Amino acid sequence: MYLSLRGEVEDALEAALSALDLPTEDLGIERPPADVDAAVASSVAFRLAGEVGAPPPQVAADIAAEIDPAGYDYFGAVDTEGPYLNFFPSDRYVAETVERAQSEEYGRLADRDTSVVVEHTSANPTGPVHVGRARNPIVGDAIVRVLDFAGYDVDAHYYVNDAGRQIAVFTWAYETFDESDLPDPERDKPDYDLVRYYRKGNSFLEDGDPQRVEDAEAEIEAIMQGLEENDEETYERISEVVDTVLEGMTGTLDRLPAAFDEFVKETRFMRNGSTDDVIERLKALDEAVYEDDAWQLDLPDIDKNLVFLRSDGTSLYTTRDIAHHEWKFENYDRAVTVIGEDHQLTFDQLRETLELLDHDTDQLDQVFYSWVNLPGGEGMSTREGTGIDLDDLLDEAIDRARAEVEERLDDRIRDDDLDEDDVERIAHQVGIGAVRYDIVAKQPTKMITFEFERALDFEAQSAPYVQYVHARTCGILDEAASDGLEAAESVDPALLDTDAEADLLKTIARFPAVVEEAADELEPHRVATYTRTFAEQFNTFYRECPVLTAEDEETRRARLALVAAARETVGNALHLLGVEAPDSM
RNA sequence: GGGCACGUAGCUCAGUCCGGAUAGAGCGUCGGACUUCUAAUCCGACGGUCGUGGGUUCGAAUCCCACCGUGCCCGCCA
Repeated sequence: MYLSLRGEVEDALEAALSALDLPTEDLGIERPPADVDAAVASSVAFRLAGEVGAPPPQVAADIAAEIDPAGYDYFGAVDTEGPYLNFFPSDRYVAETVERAQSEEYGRLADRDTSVVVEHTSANPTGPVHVGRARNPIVGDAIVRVLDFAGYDVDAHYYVNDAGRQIAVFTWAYETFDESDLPDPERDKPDYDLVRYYRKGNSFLEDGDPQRVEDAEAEIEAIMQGLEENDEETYERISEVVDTVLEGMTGTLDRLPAAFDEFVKETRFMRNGSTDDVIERLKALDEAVYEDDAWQLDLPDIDKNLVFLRSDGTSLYTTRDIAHHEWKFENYDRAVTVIGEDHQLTFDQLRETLELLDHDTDQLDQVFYSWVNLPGGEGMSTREGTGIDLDDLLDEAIDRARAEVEERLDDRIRDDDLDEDDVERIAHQVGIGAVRYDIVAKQPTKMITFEFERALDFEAQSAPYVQYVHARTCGILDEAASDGLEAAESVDPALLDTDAEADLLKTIARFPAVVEEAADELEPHRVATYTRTFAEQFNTFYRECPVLTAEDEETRRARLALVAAARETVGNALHLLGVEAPDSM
């Protein structure tokens, strides 16, 4: 709706400028400030003032006089305020917004007939997911949801690094050490169980008996070679470790939830010969050099050479990732990767190499996020066992949310008799929602220092703040239903003409445009920003416009329709963020 | 040293891509509002050299240049 309105305004403005013989390449279309009623504005008069030889307000007035709102569906009127042109929607725009927004699918954009693979998380299967890694599944899952809602055909992939040296180390450690030498696992979960071997192995390699370390290195090397030669027995050995740890990790990710359509293993591209094929093609490139017994690529725009074949004849992570990406390009129209900023250089190398192999890398996008640190600047490491496990954070979040619900139980006005299941449901929705929202609401490139208190603040600008709005809409609609009051099917805009109603309506109408922008820019945090504005608008409406006790039935039914529209809008917006929308709380 | 990212109120962040209306929120502090469709709410006050300095422009938090600070990377690891 908003998108249609904006399109109509652009057409009308362009027509007016043409009629006045003025240039139309920059229409200066913008969103007016919150205290201006207009839905769309233009600052084009500034730009044309010099050309016309008149002050901007005069130019604006002349342009406005030339615009004819007749013949447009959603654009209803134009006005000026100083140098600015302000465009107002038609009654039909208002009526259709309320009508359409009551649909469960409100905000979903038309099918684009374009397939996208979103690769996210892809954490090495070496141990429990910690908070430092949590940004990836939370942002990644939101991107998947946003792209899907924006009309793309989306698959979510977790790329499993099951061929690297760390897996060889892990496999050796798992087969070497005895459980009796290990500390008790922190949780009864396979990832917590096995990570003990990994940590033990790494510390042994660091400061164990030199002779035994040398033997271990030989064993690790043998595992690497076995993988490179596609030795079936070696593959089974590492798979036991990888699959077991991964099962534990996905158990944690499911709690968010972050769902994947496919777990794509790195070894797949070794076993099917595509990595060898990539190596042969890379060797044939003009940029290929053989230095220090290893094959490398001297990339034109990157200082650092990319080694793609070790001197011992084994491939590297990036080599396999090239084969992986060629596979993505064969199967999807676009590929998006959510990846830590520490992989920036590698990703640039990957992109350039794919270009050298004649791929169109415009179809490849990446979203970088910066690391989450602990207060004091300490990083989180699976190998060293530092950091906060995501399971612990989620448990803590749910516990705090439960305590909060129980505390509020006593002074509840609403007598809807929350039972124990409700308390548990709300604790989960609010607790996990707060964690997700805290992370997804921020631009991924910003650094985050993780603090429990801040992440689990249930006050304003948090998930519960927005969730509460959804619960309120549900409360009103339930109440209305039990009173036998139904939302109006079509709404006379004159019934919704207070500032609070108009602002809420304007915000509801904008939702599809927010979805589009978030999808285009791969920035789900825009949806979070939107939900905050939305919640503020709704709360103002809630305070100023009684629905069930409105003066006449017509107004009651019109406002009820607005509430129904608000519920779908905020419900869908929360869904895009992967935050649950409680019916009561 | 080089590359990338970040720097907006005491704190946490929107706004930056695509320059325009007095730079917006929340937390904290202070003061108010529950006989009302849910107070996880709302209203008000206080609080800002938009890192610094130049430049472009009618107009710069936004674009360009330099510098400062912080993080990440610069491995035949992933």
